[in-house]
Amino acid sequence: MPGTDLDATFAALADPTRRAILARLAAGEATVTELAAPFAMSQPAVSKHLRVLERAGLVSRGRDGQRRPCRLEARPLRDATAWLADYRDYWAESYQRLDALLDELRAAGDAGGSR
Amino acid sequence: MPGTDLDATFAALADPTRRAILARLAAGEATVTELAAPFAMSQPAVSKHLRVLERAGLVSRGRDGQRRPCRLEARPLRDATAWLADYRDYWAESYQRLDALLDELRAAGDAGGSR
DNA sequence: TGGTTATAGAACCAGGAGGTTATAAATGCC
DNA sequence: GGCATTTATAACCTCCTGGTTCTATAACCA
Repeated sequence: MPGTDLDATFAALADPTRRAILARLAAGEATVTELAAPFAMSQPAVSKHLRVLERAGLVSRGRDGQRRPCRLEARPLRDATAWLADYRDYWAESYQRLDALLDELRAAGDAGGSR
Repeated sequence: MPGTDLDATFAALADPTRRAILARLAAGEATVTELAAPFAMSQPAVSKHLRVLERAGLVSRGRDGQRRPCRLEARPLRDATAWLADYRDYWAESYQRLDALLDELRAAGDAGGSR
């Protein structure tokens, strides 16, 4: 019931080409051919990647003559980050537990003198 | 050259069953049958999901008799979060731009009295 | 009008993902 | 040893993904 949007977002982020496209777009708008240039793949392949990013809401496109400039949309990235952030507490707790364990071991080591 | 680990992490996170498994594991260790119980799918299907999570480094497993208890490994989640965090600046910038735009509109509205 | 550039679409292909059922392997219980 | 429980493996199916090439659409240029 939750997360069909997260499905699309994480799936879109799972491809290195698409992450590179997003990284490029973080520097500003770009056209399809500009985005396609650095990659060793055909233009339709890049257009497909852009369609995936667009359907995930990560990219939106304008119209400028025959160009279709793409720009980054940050909202889904925020949602994904928010989902991951729910695990921050767990991480913190884990590291706390680890710290506590290390403290115990250190204390035991000092007291018992083993090793 | 970048991101083959991120590939696996984001791909693993792209499935709602696997995200639910991670959410369950954030509450503590669990066996395969415990993890499989809430889902309307076969046990081998859940084992496959666990293998995906394990290969992505998101889950590690111990051995307790015939049980193979699973526990959450937070590191890849941190790495994914770190990647997303690189876009924070962009978001901030975007919202700054949005704020600036809203300010402009508000100022124009106050001055021109439109609406 | 005709030619070039920018992008999308269609058809196709190989491989992987996510599911199934049936079966095997390992461990615990009498 | 014999049986139940837990988990993994194998074989199979269907659908999606990521790529290709070829072609169509649309806008600019002259």
